[in-house]
Amino acid sequence: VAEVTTPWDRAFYARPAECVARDLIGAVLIHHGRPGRRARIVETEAYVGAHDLACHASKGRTKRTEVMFGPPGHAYVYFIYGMHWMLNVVTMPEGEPQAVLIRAAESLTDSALSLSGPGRLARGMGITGELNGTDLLGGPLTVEWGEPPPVLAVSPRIGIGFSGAWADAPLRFYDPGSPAVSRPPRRFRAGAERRIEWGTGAK
DNA sequence: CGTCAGATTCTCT
DNA sequence: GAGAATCTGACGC
Repeated sequence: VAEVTTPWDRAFYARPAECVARDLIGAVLIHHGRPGRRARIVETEAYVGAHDLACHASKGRTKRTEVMFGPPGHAYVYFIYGMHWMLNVVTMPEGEPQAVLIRAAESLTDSALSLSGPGRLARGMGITGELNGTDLLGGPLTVEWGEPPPVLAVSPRIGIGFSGAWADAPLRFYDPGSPAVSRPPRRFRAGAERRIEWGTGAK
């Protein structure tokens, strides 16, 4: 766990997706184009590069994945299942395709708004493909510092089928105290979860 | 509690 | 033409 002194500059994002995903729990997502859309991030997943079979970049550098190969701190927004937009944060320097999927958040402006699950999060925050490629440092979408939870939970990622050994990699991070966290598949509910106590060094 | 299929369109082969 | 980093509602126990 590296010390981060200035979290939300470009250097914060120029790190491995696993680290950024972990540090984004508790951060505040703001959509400046949609007044009042502010939310606390409570669940993320890391997609760690071309060798990660669950990562879109494993399919190569295409028009769709181009943003992931670009500079860190930009939004990678893609459309899936015919109806859902997914919000990701590009990490690692240019040419190194890694990203963090923002899976769930708690609205700070409308408690009745459910942002549980990546599809609902994008819909609730008003995020669409228009934001693909935009800069998170000064663009319409920004992420600000937020108090991290006292305990962080880690589990395998959701919805990636059997991408070989990658299906079980512990790359999903969430605040176990948040009701907005989406329920993982049954095979993950028992035993697959770990918890990180901040400050104890345990991982 | 659980499983299952349908919605609906984009991307890459 | 297949399959997708999802969500919902229906149905079975």
